[in-house]
Amino acid sequence: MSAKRKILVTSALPYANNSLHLGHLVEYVQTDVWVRFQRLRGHECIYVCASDAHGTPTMLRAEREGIEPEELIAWIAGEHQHDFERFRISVDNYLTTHASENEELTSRVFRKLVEGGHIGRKMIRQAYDEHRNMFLPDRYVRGTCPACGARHQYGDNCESCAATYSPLELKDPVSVVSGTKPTVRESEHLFFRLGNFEEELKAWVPDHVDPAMARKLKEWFDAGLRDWDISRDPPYFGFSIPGESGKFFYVWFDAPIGYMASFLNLCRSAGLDFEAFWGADSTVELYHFIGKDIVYFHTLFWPAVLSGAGFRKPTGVFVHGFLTISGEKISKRRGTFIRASTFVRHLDADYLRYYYASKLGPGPDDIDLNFSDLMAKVNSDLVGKLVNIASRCAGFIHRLNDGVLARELPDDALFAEFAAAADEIAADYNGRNCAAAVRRIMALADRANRYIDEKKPWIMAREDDQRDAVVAVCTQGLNLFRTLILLLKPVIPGVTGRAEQFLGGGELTWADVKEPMLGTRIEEFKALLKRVEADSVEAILSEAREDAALPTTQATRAAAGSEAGQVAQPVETAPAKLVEEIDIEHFAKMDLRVARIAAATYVKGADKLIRLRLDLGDSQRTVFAGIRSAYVPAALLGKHVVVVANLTPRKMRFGTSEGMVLAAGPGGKDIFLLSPDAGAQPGMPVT
RNA sequence: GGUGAUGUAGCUCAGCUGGUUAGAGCGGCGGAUUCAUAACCCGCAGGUCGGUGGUUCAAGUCCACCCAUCACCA
Repeated sequence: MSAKRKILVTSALPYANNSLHLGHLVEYVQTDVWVRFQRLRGHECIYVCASDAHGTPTMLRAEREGIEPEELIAWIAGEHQHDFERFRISVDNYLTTHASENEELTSRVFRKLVEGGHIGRKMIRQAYDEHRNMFLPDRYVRGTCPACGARHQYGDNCESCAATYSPLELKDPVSVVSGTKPTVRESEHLFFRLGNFEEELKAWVPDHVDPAMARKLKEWFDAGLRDWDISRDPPYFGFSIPGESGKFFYVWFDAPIGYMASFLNLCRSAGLDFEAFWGADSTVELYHFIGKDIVYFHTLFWPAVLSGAGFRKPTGVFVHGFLTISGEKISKRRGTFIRASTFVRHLDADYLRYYYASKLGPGPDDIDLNFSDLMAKVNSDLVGKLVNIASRCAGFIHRLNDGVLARELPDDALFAEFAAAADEIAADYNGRNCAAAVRRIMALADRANRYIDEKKPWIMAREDDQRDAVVAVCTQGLNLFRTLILLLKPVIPGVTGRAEQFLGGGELTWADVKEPMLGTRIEEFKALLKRVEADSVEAILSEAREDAALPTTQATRAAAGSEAGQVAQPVETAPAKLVEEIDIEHFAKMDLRVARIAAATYVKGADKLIRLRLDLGDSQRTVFAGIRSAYVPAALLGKHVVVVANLTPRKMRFGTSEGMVLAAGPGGKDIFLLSPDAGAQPGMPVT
């Protein structure tokens, strides 16, 4: 193992106006696995985080709740911290950016930037809400896109034609806050002269940022680095800018300084040396884990600000992708806005940690969460393979040898094979390729199960003179299990904790991959992890749907975008609209019938369709239904459904569809076929 | 619209600097087994590697264009 490293790690700061959801956890799990791995290897690795408190969204949310912003952020940050604990995210300190340490450091940084000549002033024109007496951030103005005429677009870009513009260019602009038409006002703002750092950044980026991201940054370098507006006018929830009257720091200016502030706060309670970590000549490694949406802030503004203020720059910025659920963006409407707290109320956090880890690579690719996939993966890998090893060996040790392990391993070479693989797995973890690490570990678990299978201790156990051999084989099995548990310790700390208890050898450390456990007593085996039950998953999903039914104000919607939240997992929120009213005659034109599904097959070449053969009593017909994402053919056989029987047949590439079956839901996994209650017969009209 | 990333078996993903019949896990099918939380073990089936064109003795792997998805545009 290499010399002891000194590392400081941060995750992006969750915004303090809303709860954490499963999207946030991708990052915290990724960070925590890496941090726990470094600690397991014996390195000093400190992990800090905080809630991002400032900005217009928190101000407005507090107003809506009828409380002071300080109360709101204390409440939400407390919730965040609680979620961190429940997901076993091992932060050493958690703060909010409204803390005094942050005000102190933000002022210090600002003063240094002023002294260095890195701050300028400029008059700008901005949308203003006369009703609320406030300037409006881009996301708080909506109107008609000047490029394509699409209505209800945000003030910064058009979701319909992707044009970008300023809110002042929108046609028929409306303030999201008051619903009135904004005016335009001028105001003097302070700007950080990013251009002063162009050469320094160009030199810094290639060695500290992923090559793909560096290519992306080229776009900004090519366009020329522009000044960055770091001030805001009141009313604004933030820190006042020293020496200015009625000016506040823009949330994005003080947010990353929150990393330092959280650390400073820790220094004061733990007696650490702040300058040793943040001073210009610090040799400590500093890494930021962030999402791909906030790359610019962390690879341009942030290192420039640090440098200008006389601090060290990050050693690396690690970028991950977003979470999709069943291939779709997280969406309140689809019921996939799943709070961290909802998940953990029904399922062990380790399930999600393992699932994410099994999919996380070092790059900025999005990862997909699919609950049936999660269930299959966790049940098969963790319960069926990993825990199974201990479960199938422990009984023999207790029955035949009073719970005491053999004095030596029957197969040292196999144990050494695992130890050798541990080096490669360590490299995977260190390179943030958790998916690769997990793959290797599961291959070892397969190997361990195969070993037991080959030795067949349950057959040997029938002969009295084979008892020692059985104990030896099971001792081997349990030692392989022990190595596996150790290798997974960064990922599933809850399970490994229970396993350590069971093995009775104290806390596992990395050195244990080379040292088998022999001649000691193990505890009685108890289930280390229960299987994921479909009921729990269903409970989570239905709670999320209930959440979605709660009213969402426009302000929250705006904040769900990336105005200020550091972790701005995009959330889709367009509601399902009611269609135009019709009279009874129109409805009566529809011939709805009960049908029995007589046959159901996949359609080759169609990823959405299932071919249904429907029995309508006196006749049969074929219907292609776009329900493949939610149903398997076998589950449909014999089911009664409702079909639109007089729909004009539609020729498709795969044949003609003679009708349509009725289903509810937004699509994807969430398609729910309508069925009549028991008793309805095929062919019955639905009226 | 510009820029970057991604698109490989039903599902989730590996495939490093181009090189024999494209891999794994899950799911499916068949078999074996009963120590184990219906777990484990053996075997089989499944892919024109998003599309089109090109470079090359040889391309999933390089180039061009196109399509789709995600992100960013201070």
